[in-house]
Amino acid sequence: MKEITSQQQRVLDCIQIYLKKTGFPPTRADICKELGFKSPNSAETHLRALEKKGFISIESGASRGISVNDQNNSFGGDEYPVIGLVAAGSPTLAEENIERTINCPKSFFESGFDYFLKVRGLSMKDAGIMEDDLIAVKKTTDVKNGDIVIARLDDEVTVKFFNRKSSNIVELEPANEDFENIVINLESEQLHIEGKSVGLLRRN
Amino acid sequence: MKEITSQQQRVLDCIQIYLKKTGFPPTRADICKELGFKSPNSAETHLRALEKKGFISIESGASRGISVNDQNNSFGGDEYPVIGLVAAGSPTLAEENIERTINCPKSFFESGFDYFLKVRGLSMKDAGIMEDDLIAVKKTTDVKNGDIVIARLDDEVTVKFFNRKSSNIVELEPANEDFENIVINLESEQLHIEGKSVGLLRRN
DNA sequence: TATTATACTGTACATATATTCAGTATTTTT
DNA sequence: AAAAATACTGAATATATGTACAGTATAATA
Repeated sequence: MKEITSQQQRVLDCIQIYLKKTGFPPTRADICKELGFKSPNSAETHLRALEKKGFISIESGASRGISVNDQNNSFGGDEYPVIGLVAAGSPTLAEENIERTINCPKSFFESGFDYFLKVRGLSMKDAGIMEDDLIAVKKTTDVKNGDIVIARLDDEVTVKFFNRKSSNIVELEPANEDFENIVINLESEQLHIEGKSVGLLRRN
Repeated sequence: MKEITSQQQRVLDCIQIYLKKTGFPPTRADICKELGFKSPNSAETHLRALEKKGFISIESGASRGISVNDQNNSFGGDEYPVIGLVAAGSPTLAEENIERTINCPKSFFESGFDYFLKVRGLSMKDAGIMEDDLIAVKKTTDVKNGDIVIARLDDEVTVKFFNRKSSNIVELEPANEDFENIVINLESEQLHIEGKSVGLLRRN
């Protein structure tokens, strides 16, 4: 994605505001009216520049055929998969693991996220994570101590606090006194970090 | 809102699917193509019927000037206010109580909702409700035993389990052993139910 | 220094599109 | 039984709209 100029940003903003207000994209003339241009070609050239840079798509010949590309669209929503905590096997995005999808704005959780994980059990209840809660998971291996991580040990997937004790020792800590810490020696055991929690969704 | 016919529903679905796919509304011809009509007037009459019944709005003269009205738009999002638990006074939608808004699909929580309430304190921690969590609140006085309600006692607003003991006695029960039940005798005390929790949102 | 990108005005035109009119037929409501 | 709503086909048309062409000017890039 190339850099956007300030005028092109104004045009992109104009499109999104118009969309939000009316429900459909503006014409070249509409953009001119909003931004004070006197020639429809002013809008046209900006639109073509925005298209070239990947910010929008233009359906040739179609009136109002402008669509804001997803990664730049802070408004519209997307379908996110809900994945069950499958005891054996990783929580992959394979179709058989997807229970359903949820329509949710891309920017809903601060750092973005990739899928929802449906929680089983109460091992994190003192962290306010209850059975059937949906954790918003961002796929990453970049986790810090204190992060709530989705970890895979052999074929077991679990949600726990992450705590690196030393270069070789990692503890996975539950938030429930009925459960024990899981201590992993990375030299003898495999630990795979699937991602970390960036939020939570519960529906009563 | 009058009743929609099955054909009109097909047209409405067609509009929403087209919108989701392309980012802009269909023309009359597009609808004909999708649904197999042979005359643009078929689409036109359905659109006018949908407009008359309040399901869509049509901008006269504008090409693709169709917008799906909010209450029927299961896709697009809306701005929902986030309200702090103001110790004195009710959690109204008055501007001074709105911390910010969150863009969220209307159908995000099953029974719909009216605003987000930002939680203070840990009195409901065993129900998985932590400090700074956002409770999705539906404004209603129709609550059942076991519901998590937003209640006002004098000028104090609180989130608790609702439990009607008898026709005159209501208990508001915390989910934290460090807190006491609140017993209210409706004959001598005023209890105002602001609404009930229909979901929860947490952002790490 | 030449070239490309940005940022416009202004005119023109083919076509994409909404919209009206004329019909036909079935179902629902009054 | 009459009127209104639904559900279409088919043709015609005014206009809304994308888009090309002709210019001008400045800034950024190679």
